This record gives sequence, structure tokens and C-alpha cells, in this order.
Amino acid sequence: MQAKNINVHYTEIQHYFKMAISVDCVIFGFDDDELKVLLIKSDLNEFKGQWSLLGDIVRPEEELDEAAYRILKSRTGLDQVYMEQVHTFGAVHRHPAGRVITVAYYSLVNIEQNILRKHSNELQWHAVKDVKDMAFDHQDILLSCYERLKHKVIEQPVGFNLLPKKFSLRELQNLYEAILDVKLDRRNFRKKFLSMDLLVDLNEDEKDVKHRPARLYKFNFEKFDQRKRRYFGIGF
Amino acid sequence: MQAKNINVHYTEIQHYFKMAISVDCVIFGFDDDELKVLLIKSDLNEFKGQWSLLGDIVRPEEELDEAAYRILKSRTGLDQVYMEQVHTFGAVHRHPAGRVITVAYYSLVNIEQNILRKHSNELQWHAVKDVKDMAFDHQDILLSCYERLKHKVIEQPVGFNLLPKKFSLRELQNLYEAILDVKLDRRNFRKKFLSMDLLVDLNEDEKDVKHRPARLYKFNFEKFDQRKRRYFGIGF
DNA sequence: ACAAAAGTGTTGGTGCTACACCCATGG
DNA sequence: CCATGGGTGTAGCACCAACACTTTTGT
Repeated sequence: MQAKNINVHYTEIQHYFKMAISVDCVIFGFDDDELKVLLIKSDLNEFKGQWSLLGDIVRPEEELDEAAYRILKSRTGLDQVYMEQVHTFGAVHRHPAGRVITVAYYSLVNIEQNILRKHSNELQWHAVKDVKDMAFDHQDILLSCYERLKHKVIEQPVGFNLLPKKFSLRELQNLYEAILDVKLDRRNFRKKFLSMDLLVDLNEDEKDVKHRPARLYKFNFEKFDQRKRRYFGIGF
Repeated sequence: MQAKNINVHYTEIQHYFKMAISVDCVIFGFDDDELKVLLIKSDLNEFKGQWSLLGDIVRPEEELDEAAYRILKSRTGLDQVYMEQVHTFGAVHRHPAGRVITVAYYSLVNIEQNILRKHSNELQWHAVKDVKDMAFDHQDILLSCYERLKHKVIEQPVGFNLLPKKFSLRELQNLYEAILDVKLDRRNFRKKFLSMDLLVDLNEDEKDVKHRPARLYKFNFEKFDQRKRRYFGIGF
């Protein structure tokens, strides 16, 4: 039997318009030297008391990215945020309300400048490595976004989105150590970043710290964008 | 206004069940030292004569991966094929029949052992770099899958899925050169792959070739799987 | 003065790049 | 014997990992 093809027999597809699409946002932050994720308490009976990602149905005339951004903005008040689509989850019974297929996004925000809209205990930051027993298949979604982030952060300078505009090398290292779950050598780490020549020395030091203050830097995104990417050799 | 949240107010979502989900398959093959993609001629009026990817609606009780696999199998007859979800495309008017959101997959098949079901000119292999003017947003989908493949092939041994079980180092190098669109040094390429110690020398040579026959190898997937992955340093 | 974290160089090893000649086979 | 592609080694360079002591500041 030849499979019908939507791109051919589209007069027949009305029958199939019975699914819903949602987006789920894995909103990462970095605080207290830990990678955090913003979760909301589910009040579905099926998942009473469990935590879930921030998500919503995609509206009929709304783009997927728009929907994800709408959720992010309505919850955090933030704009201009790094966001990336990761994976689409479509297990038949993943949602109790029916066939709801969800597109997962992650985004990277700076927790410090983020004032949550509703400062309730319905919406909280959780350390990624401590999260468990999430509602729906959200644990899988979180994991896949976390894996993507781990991967991304070593090949693109996206980690800076989790830090304040001004940061010390120590904070930057703590960020990488938290995300990748590794210990790095301080001297090698500094050498690496300073030799890339993409950090701008702000001639300014940390304040209100109870030891020798560290030098502050910002990342030079313009310079990075201009630089041509080298060929990345086969490596597995 | 607070956004409604599907994970909370699901009694209201019936209203939204008006979209269709499809999957589109970017089926890559390698032949004649070129990366190919399997396309079908669209017979929608809107796209008369243009080429499109192989896709279909996801059935109500069907997983996304299942749907993609069904399409692949029904068109190529192949099973046990490498397949990976890449991205979901949801532009509001991307399909003339209504709101159809599509999940893009790519897969890697060995063209030689692949006998197309219908040997018609409706279904043909095209050199990836020559494809243009595709139906729908399929050009974008193809591009995103191709970019993903380029990326994947340098960090995971997926390229072998495009080759016969037995292959020469020359074929392997041609494959990488075609996918990455670069020229590689032959000696360095051999050194690299042989030193990884993941190719099994089959003690067998090419046949029916009008010059010195090359040694044949296979890839040792078991050994690769057992090997622990080294830490992949920050590099951008 | 002490505690705490910032800052700094060198060495050895590994892996990448660039490069040219002889070899085996078929015709 | 000629044409075609197969097969091989070395040297320089860049990058990475390992490693310990001095400096600055706050208390």
C-alpha cells in the first residue's frame, strides 16, 4: 500500500487536523555557581505538586519561535534573549488532554537582571542537577536541552548570555564548570580565553568582595562575528 | 494579560486542535562522489513541476519517529537506517492546505543497495548542491538538514551509513570531501583514520577497477561504542 | 598577620599541516 | 611502457595538560 502524502493529496487532510502543538521553554539561568532552570508548579490532577516547564499552546496564526518568545517574555519580562529550538516531542500519550506535540526550546537568561513577574512560589529556579520527578515528559525535554547546551557552549560563545555584561574570569570559569560538570585548570582556562582575544578588559574591578577583587571583562561579540570560522577537523 | 498555559488549563484546548503535523524526510545518499538527496515531483498546482521532499501527515496514533520511518521504508524499502530529527518548521502559511507544522528528519542510506520502489521519474536522486526551486519551504529544510549533517559527520562516525559495508579509504575520503565541500590531504586523512584504530582491514582488495586496487575496510562500530569519549575542549 | 582568591610561565606531549616520491595494476 | 590512482614518512608548528608560587585585598 502506497502511503498517502500530504504534499500530494492535501484535499484529504482535514481529517488529520486533530492535534495540538505546544512549545515548552527550558529557561536556563546561572546563579550561586550553579546552572538553574525556571519551573512552574503543575496544577493538573495527574501531576499535582510536580514541577513542569513553562509551555503553552501555539496559537493558530503564531509562528513557533514567536510562541516560545511570548512565553519567555510573559514569565520573565525579558527581551533580547538567546533562544534555540532543540527537539520536538510527540509521544502519543505524552499529554493527558489528547495528542499534543511539543516543540522544545531552551533560552539563556541572566538571573540577576531578571525579576520574575509573579514572585510566587509557583514559579521557581531549580538547580538543574537536582530536578527530578517532573510532570509530563518534561524530564526528557530538560535533559535534551541540557545536552544541547553542553554541546553548544563549547563551540559557540553562548554562555555569556547567562552572565552579567561585566564578569570576571572566575565567574566565567565557574559557568563552564557548572554547565559541563567538570573541573578546569585555572591557568589554562585564562590562557585560553585571553589568547582568543575576544574578551575586552574593562579596566575595572569587582566590588564588595571580601578578598582581592578580580578584573572585569566583557565579551566582544562584534569581533567574534567578523572572524571567519576555521575548518573544524574530523574528531571522534 | 497572563498567557494561558496548556499544562494548566487543558480543558480549554479543544479549540486549538486545528493543526496538522507532518514529517519530511531528507534522505541522503552518496554516489558518483557526490552527496545526493531523494526527491519526488510535486503535483500540487501551487508547485507544479517542482521537486519536494518525501513527507506525510503524522497519523493520530503514530509517533513522530515512526512516521518518518514509515515514509523512508515505503519509498526505499530499506530498514535499519540511520535517522535523526533535525528541526521543526511551523511558518503559518508554509503549506497551502492550512496550518501544517512539519518535523524534519534526515537519514543516510547506501544508494547502491537501495532499489527504489517505483522506478519512475517521479522519484529521483539529485546532487544536493544542484537542487534549487523546491516546493514549499523544502529548500530551507534541506539546507538545515545538510548543515546538521556537516556538523554531525565530523564528530560522530555517521558517514559510514552512506557507504557500502566494505569501502576503500579513497571512497571514505571522497565522502568527507563531498559532504564538507573541502579538499583534504590524502596522507593526513589516512593517518588520521588508521590511527583511530577503528577501521578493520578486511584483507581484501577492490575488484573491477582499472588501476591498482585499493584495500577494503569496514568500520568497527562495537569498538567505537565501547570507547569512552574524551573531553572536548572549548573551541570557538 | 591571616585568609581567600587573583594572577602568572614553563615544559612535554600530542596532533595537525604541508609536502613528493615510489608502487601495483590494467590496458 | 604508460596511465591511473594506491600507498607511504617527516619536520615544524600549534595547542593542550600538568603543575606551584607570589600578589592583592579585606578582616
